[in-house]
Amino acid sequence: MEVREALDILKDNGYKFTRKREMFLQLFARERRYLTARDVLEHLKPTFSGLSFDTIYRNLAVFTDLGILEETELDGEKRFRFSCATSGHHHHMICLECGKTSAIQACPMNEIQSDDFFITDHKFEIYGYCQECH
Amino acid sequence: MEVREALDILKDNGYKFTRKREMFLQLFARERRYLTARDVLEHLKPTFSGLSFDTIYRNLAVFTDLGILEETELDGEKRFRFSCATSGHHHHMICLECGKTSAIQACPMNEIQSDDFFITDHKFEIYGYCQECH
DNA sequence: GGTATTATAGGAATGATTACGATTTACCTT
DNA sequence: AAGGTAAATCGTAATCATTCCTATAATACC
Repeated sequence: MEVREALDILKDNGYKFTRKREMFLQLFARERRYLTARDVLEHLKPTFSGLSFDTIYRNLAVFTDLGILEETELDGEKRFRFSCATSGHHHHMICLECGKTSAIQACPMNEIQSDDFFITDHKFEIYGYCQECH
Repeated sequence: MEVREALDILKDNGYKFTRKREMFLQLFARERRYLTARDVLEHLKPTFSGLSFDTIYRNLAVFTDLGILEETELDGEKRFRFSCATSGHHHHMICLECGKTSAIQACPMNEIQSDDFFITDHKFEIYGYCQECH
């Protein structure tokens, strides 16, 4: 995912262009790792002094709905990252220190079948520390 | 895991026996599914009118530390269930309606290897609805 | 440029969880 | 069985992430 592409998706879906949204996307494009709402606030506070959580959460939700961001929940906090170039279904190895990820193509669901459960979703994540944080 | 066994573990680790702890364990033994702290409160409120969240969370943490309960986090809430008879490493299919589970023996980590991440943990869960809730 | 609609700020409300001081209880010793 | 000590509990306040609300501001379309 690129900033330009994300902005086009926003426009195509009738959302307005704002400098905040552009900066949000540039932040995610630059960082390419999982960030919390607080991370976003702290990165953008210098630029937008009055930035509110409402704005951050609302935009994170919009971006996630549009497939621009991927979301996960870890340690009681939602975390977001720019959708991987790796299009298609995949999973992540996640650094617990910095949020950096490594994509995993293999999906364990390929070998799963169930008679007694109607399956709607699944989660497979590997946690640890990346080379820099280890 | 059985209530008797759990109480022995408590005793062996120097924790005191209380009727609340016994009732907590009986509740989990009876339900055999994932419960939230609120679920526990509501189930035990009739018996212990003044039961506080502090007591619930503290005991859930103790039980989890001792391996009596298994813990997961779903939808922004911690959930706990009696440790499966299925001893050894396993994963779960979880009913999003009632918390009932079905154990999965296969672990996707068997086929994973990583050079650039120091792996400490992983999570694999399948979500859906059980026969009764579907 | 004018107008309708969406976005945002700021702060209040919510929901889960944790922290804390005071009181009660379990368990060990005698 | 009584007493002392440490742990457990209650009741409530604090915390943290997230959502909700209302007035104001900015964007996009005509």
